[in-house]
Amino acid sequence: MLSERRLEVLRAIVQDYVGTEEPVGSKALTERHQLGVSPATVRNDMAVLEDEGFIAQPHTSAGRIPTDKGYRLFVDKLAGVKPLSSPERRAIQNFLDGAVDLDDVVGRTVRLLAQLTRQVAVVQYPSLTRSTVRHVELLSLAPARLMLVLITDTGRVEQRMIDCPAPFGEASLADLRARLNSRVVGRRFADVPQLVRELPESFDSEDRGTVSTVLSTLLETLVEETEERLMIGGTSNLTRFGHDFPVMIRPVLEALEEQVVLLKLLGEATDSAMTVRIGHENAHEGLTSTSVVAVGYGSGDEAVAKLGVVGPTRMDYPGTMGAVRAVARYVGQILAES
Amino acid sequence: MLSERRLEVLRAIVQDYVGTEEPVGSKALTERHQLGVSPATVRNDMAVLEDEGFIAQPHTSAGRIPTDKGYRLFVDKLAGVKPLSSPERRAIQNFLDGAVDLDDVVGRTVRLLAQLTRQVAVVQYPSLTRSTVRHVELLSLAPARLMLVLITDTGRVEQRMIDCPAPFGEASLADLRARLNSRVVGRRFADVPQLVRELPESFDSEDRGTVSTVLSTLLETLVEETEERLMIGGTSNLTRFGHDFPVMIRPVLEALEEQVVLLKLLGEATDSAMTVRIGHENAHEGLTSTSVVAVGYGSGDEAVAKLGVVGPTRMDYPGTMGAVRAVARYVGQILAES
DNA sequence: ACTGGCACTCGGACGCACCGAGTGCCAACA
DNA sequence: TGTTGGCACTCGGTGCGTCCGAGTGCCAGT
Repeated sequence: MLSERRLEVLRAIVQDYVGTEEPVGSKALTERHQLGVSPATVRNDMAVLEDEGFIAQPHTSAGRIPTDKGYRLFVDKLAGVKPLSSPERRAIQNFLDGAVDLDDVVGRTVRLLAQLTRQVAVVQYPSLTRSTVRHVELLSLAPARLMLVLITDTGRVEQRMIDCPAPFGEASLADLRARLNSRVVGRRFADVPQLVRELPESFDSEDRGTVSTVLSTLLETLVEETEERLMIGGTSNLTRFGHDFPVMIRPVLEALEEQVVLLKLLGEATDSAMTVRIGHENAHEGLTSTSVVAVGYGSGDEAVAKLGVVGPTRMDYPGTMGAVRAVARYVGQILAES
Repeated sequence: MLSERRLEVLRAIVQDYVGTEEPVGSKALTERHQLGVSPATVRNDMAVLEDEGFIAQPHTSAGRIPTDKGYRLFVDKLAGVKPLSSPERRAIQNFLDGAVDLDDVVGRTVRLLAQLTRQVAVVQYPSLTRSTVRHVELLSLAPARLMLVLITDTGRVEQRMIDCPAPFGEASLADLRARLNSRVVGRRFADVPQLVRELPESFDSEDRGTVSTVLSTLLETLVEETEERLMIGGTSNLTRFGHDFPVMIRPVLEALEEQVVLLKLLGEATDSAMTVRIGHENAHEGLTSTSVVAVGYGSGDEAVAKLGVVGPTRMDYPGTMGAVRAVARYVGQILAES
């Protein structure tokens, strides 16, 4: 039931407010946009928009600012995704291409995203369970000491020390390594538990204990929620927030330091499409005045992890979404190549 | 030459200022410390301390605050290192003991240190070049694709993808792996370059190119300055700084995001003893109103990396130094055990 | 349905006076 | 010589009253 023009007014308010960070009034609006109507008309429209809950007045005699609901409408109906300029695209590619290993890829991605959006960037490492096994290595470091190394197709490498219940011969080790790999290489980590279930039974009783220990360590490593890692960056961009600092950024910094919170935040994003969570849509209360733009990325069609940015609700949604989408694509490519 | 009592006055000023965050006057000083003299006398002493540059007045009619020089004297002569309480010690041990791999150790250490000192914590990963080789693994992922995995005695694991100039047989691979390990295991990474120099010459000409490629990748991984990694945490503690926020923490957050800056900062610390850099003693200009307390840690007697905290010059030096030292010791133990 | 006009609101900026913590100096004292 | 109490002075912070103007809601007119 909002007329076309009213939507136009809302769009104008969002754009102006994002630009100036100040409440926008009817007069300023008509001056800066070609709405074809007078300030009085705009005032009427604003009154309606306010009734509907899309905008609000911080003070009786001030201009309007968008509410979370207003931003939501803006993102859903009024804004596109702004594609990056081609120099930007080239810069991304150059920057990511130099990466030498997965840590490097993730680190560069975080910095890139933070710089591009001028906001806080969050990048999740490719999930183990959603990746496929490239190789499982077992190294003997001491007679009863093994190191387990898992390598995914996305380049992620996890290692665990294992203390064996009994010494484990070099022959048994080679045997276990070979059998393990023949079963799991190329499979998804999520399927590994089933694939190795009866493996211990085929070993001599003296080795069985060690094999079980190895396998249980392997399975522990794959527990979802635990195996997730992430990297954040660009926190200094928080200082651009508002002038009412401390109270604003303290909870955000605190939330960002809790991996659990961040993982949940990213987890809420749908796998495929880009997800935008605005203000109070975020469950965590430290983040009620921030928005999260996140999207999955992967080496193939399936997402192996997510990345995104956290910024004030008053952000440039089209631009941010464009940057996030573009970076996710390039990272996917890089991973596929490695 | 400052008399004993003047030093006592300085100590009192530092302690009070650190506690209250407010300039301290002569009256308040005599009330809160048993100096045995009247405010008037303290005023005279303060005038001298100010002449000597140890304290300063923010405004003509305000109390005094310590200068960097004042803190320096305090740290060098007046303050000890406050040992942790035994519950604290136990908490540290419990917290660190659950770590499952090196990333986990470093991550927990950062959180621990941040929580203990209520400041920003920085922990460097054990340097490759200063560690010894536990194992070098070469995996064949595709006919002309290898993965190189380096494992240190501190638990650090680095991996690199290698595209070979020519296919590399399984036999040659096993050969190279064996020869490589027999030369370098147990040696310091810093010595590896010499130890592998003439290795390619002992291979068939068809494999020589690949071997060289592997070795040069290995050496690249060991380049100092590049191989250093670190983790930071506790940035939300910055919000406790002062009330003149934005201007204060912006440059600090920016500095913290530049690994180079941080590495240089830690690098300036002496290896063995604890180093305290106060305010302008830090070269980086974003950090001129912060202090850095850092110390080396290692699995043996030798430091393999450094850790420390960054906080306002107005910090609790004895407590901070105590926490940093204690954490460094425990981390060293943990690494030695793994 | 839109527009111009008008009275009203209220937050922010400005000016001013006051208060009090803190200082420096000095004369007196041990 | 070092310490002390007394005293005049400084100056940042706070509270208060005023003023200004952007912005609003409403209404009558087109």
